[in-house]
Amino acid sequence: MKANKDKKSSNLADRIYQQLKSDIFDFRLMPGDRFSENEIAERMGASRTPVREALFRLQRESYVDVLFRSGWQVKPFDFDYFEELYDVRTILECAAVRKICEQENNSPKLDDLIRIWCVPESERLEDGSTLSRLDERFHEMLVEAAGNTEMARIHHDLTERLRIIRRLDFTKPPRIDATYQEHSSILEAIQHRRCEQAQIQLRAHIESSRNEVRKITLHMLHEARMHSGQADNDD
Amino acid sequence: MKANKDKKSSNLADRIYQQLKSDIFDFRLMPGDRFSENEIAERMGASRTPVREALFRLQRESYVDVLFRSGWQVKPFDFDYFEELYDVRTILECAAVRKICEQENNSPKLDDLIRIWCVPESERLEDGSTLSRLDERFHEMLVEAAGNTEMARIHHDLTERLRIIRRLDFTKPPRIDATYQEHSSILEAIQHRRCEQAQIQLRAHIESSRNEVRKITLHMLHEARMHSGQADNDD
DNA sequence: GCATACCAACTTGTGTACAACCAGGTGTGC
DNA sequence: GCACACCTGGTTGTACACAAGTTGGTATGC
Repeated sequence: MKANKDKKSSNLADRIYQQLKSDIFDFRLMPGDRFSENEIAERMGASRTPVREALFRLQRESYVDVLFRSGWQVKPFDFDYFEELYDVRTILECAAVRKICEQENNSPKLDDLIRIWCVPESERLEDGSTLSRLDERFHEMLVEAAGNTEMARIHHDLTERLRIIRRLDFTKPPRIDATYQEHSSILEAIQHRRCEQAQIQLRAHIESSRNEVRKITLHMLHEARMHSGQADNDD
Repeated sequence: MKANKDKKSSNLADRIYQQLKSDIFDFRLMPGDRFSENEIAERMGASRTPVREALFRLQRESYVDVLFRSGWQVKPFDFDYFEELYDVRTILECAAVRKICEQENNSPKLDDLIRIWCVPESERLEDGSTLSRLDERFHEMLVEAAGNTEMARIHHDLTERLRIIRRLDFTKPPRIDATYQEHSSILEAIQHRRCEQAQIQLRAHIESSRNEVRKITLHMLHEARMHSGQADNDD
């Protein structure tokens, strides 16, 4: 059904990869679901070759598992796994803060961040999904400002993997306000090179977001399970 | 022993992947070299399909690049890249040390490490390549002992990527002795939960290894370039 | 001699056919 | 009724054929 519409990304495998990933994100493919390469190929209107390429990428990013000659499976939800990712994220971001605080002059990235987040309340954005995206960028840019591109890349990977649960944050206005406050407060601490304070605030910020998400994820997953149990047909 | 290279029972793509990687490691494929999928397939006695799978993996691990419809290329040596990896490694390992120091009881992994490294001089190993492997394991196990499997996985990836230059360490006896001394000293600090001291020592240990490798890599690369042929003085 | 247009060979991207193998159902012996 | 062997359909792994596009060389015009 989703025949080729855009040719700008001449890579079919890429498109399938994106499509599968968003299927997983939106619980159209539920954790634990099993499927075959042919199934996907048919649904995507492509052959197995690009499908396999996409699946291998997803496998390496631990979204799916391959069972030897016995189909593929969406990795079951593992909360410990996400907890661990959050942990690593915190470690990297705190390290980034330390690096930034060692720099004498602000990097352009840091100035950008300040321009975005240290604004009067009237200029704050309110849309949840925009904020979600912006929050991701805050943390990514923080790491980028530290100047280590490999660290930034690893952190970016973590961000990708966490997005599936993290975007559930910012569904309530209080979290949005809190985010603006916490981000600007962290940036201010960094600007004054209060390294320890910035780290503590950052850690607390990530922690509160994590707690929020923990609750919502459980709820969402439950909902999705109920839905799929009632009506099993795709669309 | 999983060292069986002849187990064709499993993946052909895996074997090709390993082979290509070791070709790159041993400079049989030089940084900057260009090649095609057919070339590799022919040399490996396989078809393009598993070769492509292997190449995509190597691409994601940034060993090679694909040029659109114009062949593949071994990524040129980028020293900044390795410096950055070393940096991230240090960050993760220090974080691991902090985590371990927060634990009340030694994890089994930590005890294993102590058994291996805190030994009298007479029991120390001397073989360079064995030591190299053992040193890798020291740092990996240190991170594993922290208890975060995702952090350990990321660190393991870093170790893989750094191996190409890191195994050049331990070519001289003084570095071997120093490694034993430094490792045991770090472990002792951890055992007494001297967190800061352990981190400082660990940082210094990685730094000295890094410096050693920096020199040797330049030398090796130069050698390999000379060997590979005089034909490259036209560009 | 130089620039340019064209062509042929080669490269990756994708589709398809076949091989090896696993799982689950079915029939048979008991 | 139960256990076990066999078989059939389905799955991934691999090879190969074709399509689309790039590159470098060559011939031609000037």
